[in-house]
Amino acid sequence: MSKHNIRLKDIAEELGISIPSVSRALNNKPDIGEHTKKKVFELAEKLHYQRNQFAINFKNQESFIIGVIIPQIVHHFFSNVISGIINEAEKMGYGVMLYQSNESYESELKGVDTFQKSMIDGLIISLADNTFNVDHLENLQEHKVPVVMVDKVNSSMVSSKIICDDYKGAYYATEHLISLGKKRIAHITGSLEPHTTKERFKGFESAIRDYKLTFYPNLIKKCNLVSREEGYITTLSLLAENEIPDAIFCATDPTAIGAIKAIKEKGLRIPEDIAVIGFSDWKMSSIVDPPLSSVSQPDFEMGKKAVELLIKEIQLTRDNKPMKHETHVMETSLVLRESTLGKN
Amino acid sequence: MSKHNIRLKDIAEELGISIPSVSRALNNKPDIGEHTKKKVFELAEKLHYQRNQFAINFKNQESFIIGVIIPQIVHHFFSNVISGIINEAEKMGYGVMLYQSNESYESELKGVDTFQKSMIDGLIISLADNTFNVDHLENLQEHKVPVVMVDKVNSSMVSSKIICDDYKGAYYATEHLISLGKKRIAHITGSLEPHTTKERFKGFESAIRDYKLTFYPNLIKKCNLVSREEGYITTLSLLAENEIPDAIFCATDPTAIGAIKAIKEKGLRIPEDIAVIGFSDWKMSSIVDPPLSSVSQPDFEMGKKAVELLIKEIQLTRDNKPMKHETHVMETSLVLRESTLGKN
DNA sequence: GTATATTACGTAATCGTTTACGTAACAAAA
DNA sequence: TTTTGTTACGTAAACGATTACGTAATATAC
Repeated sequence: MSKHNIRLKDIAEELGISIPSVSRALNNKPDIGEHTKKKVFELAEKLHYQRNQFAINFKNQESFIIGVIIPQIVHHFFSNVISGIINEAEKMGYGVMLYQSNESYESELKGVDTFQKSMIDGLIISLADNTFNVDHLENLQEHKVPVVMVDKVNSSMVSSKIICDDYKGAYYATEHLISLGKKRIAHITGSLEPHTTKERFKGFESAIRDYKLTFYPNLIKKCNLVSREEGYITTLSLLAENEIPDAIFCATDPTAIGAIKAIKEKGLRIPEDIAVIGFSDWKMSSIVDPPLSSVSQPDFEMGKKAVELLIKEIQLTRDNKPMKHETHVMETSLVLRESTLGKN
Repeated sequence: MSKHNIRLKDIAEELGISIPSVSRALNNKPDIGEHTKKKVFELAEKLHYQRNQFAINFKNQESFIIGVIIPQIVHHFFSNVISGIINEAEKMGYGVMLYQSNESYESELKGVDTFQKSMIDGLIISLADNTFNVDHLENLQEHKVPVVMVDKVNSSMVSSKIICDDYKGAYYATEHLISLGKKRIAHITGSLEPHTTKERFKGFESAIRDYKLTFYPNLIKKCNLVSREEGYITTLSLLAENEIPDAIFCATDPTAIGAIKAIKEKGLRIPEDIAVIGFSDWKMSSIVDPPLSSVSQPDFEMGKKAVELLIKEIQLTRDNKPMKHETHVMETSLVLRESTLGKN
């Protein structure tokens, strides 16, 4: 058992050559003789030499680590985004550090702080619902750590962004309900602050207007957590009105699943009496009864694209070149199931 | 815009003192005068001095980063484990790097490699199904990187382990079915290699034996992926036999959900004709129809405990003290719903 | 044969911080 | 007065690798 890890020095001494020569050999630099190089490689192999990455990171002031902050890990959409991020980062030689904000701004600050200690080369973040101030992120940028925002972005911040076309997704979902002959379409929206639910609301509104349907303000309900429970309660309140809707477009799948529960309890048929469509195509959506139609987001791809943009910015930063920010809008797609189509 | 980040040197020069004095002041070391210390703190504040963690990590040869390798992120159990890991690690001042093996041994190797480059201080791993060789992990240990295994562990490896009592959980689940008066209980098991499904099978067997029920070998079915699809197909085959079971204990929730689908399709009643119980209490289990009874695992707690043990080992390693490995067995609990209890 | 280029090294500096060690200045104890 | 101790610093070395620079030895050109 050797007392310390093998260093270049150990190899150099054993071969009677200088440390830089060993370095040059192992790094396949030009200024080194073939004979020496061979001997170095052999000895390095024999001694199980492993580079000390601490020293290299220190020298280059880079870690090859990407930080990722998302609101929750236990979440179908985000866990898929992370999955995409990790796979792509690995291909590019980067490791991924993860942090969840639990939808709390304070927690997000802590995450940034933790990451700064770990010297991340760049950050991918999906904002907490109550994050309005982005000083912590701009501070990172000033310290030459590029930031890419995914899905829940801040429109005023200058950075690359990956979003998906929530507007169009919502438009198509609503259009689909209209195509089924539905006239009184309700919408359960979210807190409207993360850009996402606001866009979904806008898309809904546009479709209603474009198809010359009546817009019923009392059929628009707002939830804060867009959870299953809220969806359930909100739908019950919708069904208690004088004139109930004949379709509901929910801003998230959990809300829609809550809505289904409420509708079934009231003895109404889905989709004959009320059709239901959600957003994000959670895994569980295919197994509820009836299976839920939804708007599918390219979660995995979004993660992948975020890494691409981030690494591009990391490289620009390293080379001291001017920064270019891009905003990528990814397309959604409709996944139609029985909650709108019925049983054939 | 300053050309470089502020260093101790900058502060030292501006105050006309030596670099070590600045270091001593900022680290609240004893050998430093109060007056000097005050001046240093003031200037550091004014210049927005930030420690260069690369240099510190390099000096101390530690990163305060924990590596985590799990088979899949998009998985209810594992994402909760990760969640527990991240929360606890943050409290202890550690960051978390994540990697998913996608249940592939080769991928696991890559993950370990990536992590070694990032100089993790310790590793928490849940093995891929086809990982039989643990040389890569023992190699880490030899390089003084402690390894803690969670849930899917290798019994021959010498390390701390966090598992949950799959045996007892399965025993209780089976006992519950028996208490409902079920006599012909089927079991859908997994690949039997990760210890987990094997233990579940053993627990099932013991309960059957203890309660003097007949053990029907043809009611034991094996799935490799323990997925919804497999659960569905396997159950169909069970229902095609001469004598069908009156209850099914599935090694995972997805399998159980597939089973429910098959049973419903055959026009049989749950739980009157066939009761169904799963394992792990996935979030989706509460929303299927009928809601699925399951064995709940303390996922979040397991992650938390893993971090505790790991950091203990990291500290022992740092102090060159002898290593102590612990195995923690966490208790499961039954979550009973309509798939076994019926509608009251 | 002299000038120039090329090859294959070694020396020294560097990255930012911490720590072991030495010491001047002063105070307290003998 | 001399000795011993304490305080508050400075100097130098160290962590491991890379890189700018210099140069001796050899090869090539004229």
